Amino acid sequence: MAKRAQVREPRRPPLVPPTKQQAILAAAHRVFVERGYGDTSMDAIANLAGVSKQTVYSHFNGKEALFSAIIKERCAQLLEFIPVEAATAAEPEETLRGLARRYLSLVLAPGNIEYFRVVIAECGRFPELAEAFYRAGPLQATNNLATLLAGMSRNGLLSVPDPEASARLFFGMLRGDLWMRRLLALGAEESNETVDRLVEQVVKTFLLAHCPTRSHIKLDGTRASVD
Amino acid sequence: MAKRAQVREPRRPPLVPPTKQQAILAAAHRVFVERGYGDTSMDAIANLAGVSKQTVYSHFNGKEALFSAIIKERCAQLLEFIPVEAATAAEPEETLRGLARRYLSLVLAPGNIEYFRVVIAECGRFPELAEAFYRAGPLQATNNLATLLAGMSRNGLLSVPDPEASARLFFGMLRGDLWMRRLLALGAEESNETVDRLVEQVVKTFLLAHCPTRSHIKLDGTRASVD
DNA sequence: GTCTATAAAAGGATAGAC
DNA sequence: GTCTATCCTTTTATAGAC
Repeated sequence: MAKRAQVREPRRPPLVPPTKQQAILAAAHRVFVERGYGDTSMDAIANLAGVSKQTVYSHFNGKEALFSAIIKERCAQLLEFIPVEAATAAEPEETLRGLARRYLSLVLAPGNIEYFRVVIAECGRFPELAEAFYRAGPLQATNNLATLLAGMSRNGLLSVPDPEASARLFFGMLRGDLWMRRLLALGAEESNETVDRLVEQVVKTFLLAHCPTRSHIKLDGTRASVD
Repeated sequence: MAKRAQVREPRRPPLVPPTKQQAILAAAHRVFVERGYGDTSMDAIANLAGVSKQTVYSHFNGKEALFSAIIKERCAQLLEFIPVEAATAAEPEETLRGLARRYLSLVLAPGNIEYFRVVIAECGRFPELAEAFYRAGPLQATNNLATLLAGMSRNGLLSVPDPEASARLFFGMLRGDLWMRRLLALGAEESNETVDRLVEQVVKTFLLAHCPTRSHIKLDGTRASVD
């Protein structure tokens, strides 16, 4: 552990001395995601940050620059939190289940839902932010899973002719109706049990479609009958 | 048919005489979905509609009422256009393929993507509109497919223990990554071929998971190994 | 850097004539 | 119902003192 105070602490500032800049960024993040870009005023940000409006302008060039800053900040966070599964050679079922759970808890987290909402809402005004977000979040997750699936396919654990397409299918199934409902702010009251059932259904469906013992059924897009 | 003019038509106004009210609604729809609620001004709507601002206020109580009107209007349209498949007893594969194609063309249509975006953006300010949209669109589609699947399950064509869950899974797979990219306004340049491949992959995956000859594999959420 | 005060513009809503 | 002109609030952004 870190060493304790030697005699006695004279008087400490808050644990993480929040600079004005940090306070502004935090306040901006909250107001932007809660009320949207159009309805957020620089006054509201300054008030919540506990600084004057001019201080906000001395740190950021304007409303657009501030918005851009908070979006890119969260993009960097996403890059760290995207689930990366060790390319384990162990049982695919358990690996996918774990990955599914962590992915769902990530994309359904209220903070990330709000964040997604505002990026969608402003993708017309800030197309480069929408692209940055997609790369840092969904694309990153898809690529990670595709790599994992390709490894499993080489090991003969699964049959995955197109890892990226299969990865997109996996995450698409997981988000599904639940994610859309959250985007619309409709009933976040789903029980953990509901989420668990979804995970099981998705994992089972995915494994059935990529089971190596039934690899004679091609899922590469060409038409083929089921038996 | 309606009876024709008896002698000759004297002089007709445009085929559908656009009333001021219709012009306002059309203009409001366009501006709201293009620029979002917060950045839409009543001036912009009045100008695009070719009327004065006061005329707008004489037809609608204010900005919120106008927004509410155009959202509900589109909800009513959705209710008519949601694909309803005749509860055919024919081959499930072809039925699902057709349904998938029409569902995708509906949810990926640029007008509907814009519409979805603005409903998501304003779900905090207009929660009742988000709910109305969900009922008229996604929920309606899910219920229709669930009914269809339940019928197929009764006929022994498929094994669908939980029709609603399976319907949500089907549409979730279809939307997937493609729909998210469209919501973010990223590259609507996917070829028809890409969409067709997705449809095939989804239909095949869905059928594999609900194949009656493998109904011993339960997909109701309880854990079960694959073979 | 930080604050108070203010400029300059835009937007929602209304008044009153026709 | 429709228009022109106007009110009043909010908002972005800046000036100038400390």
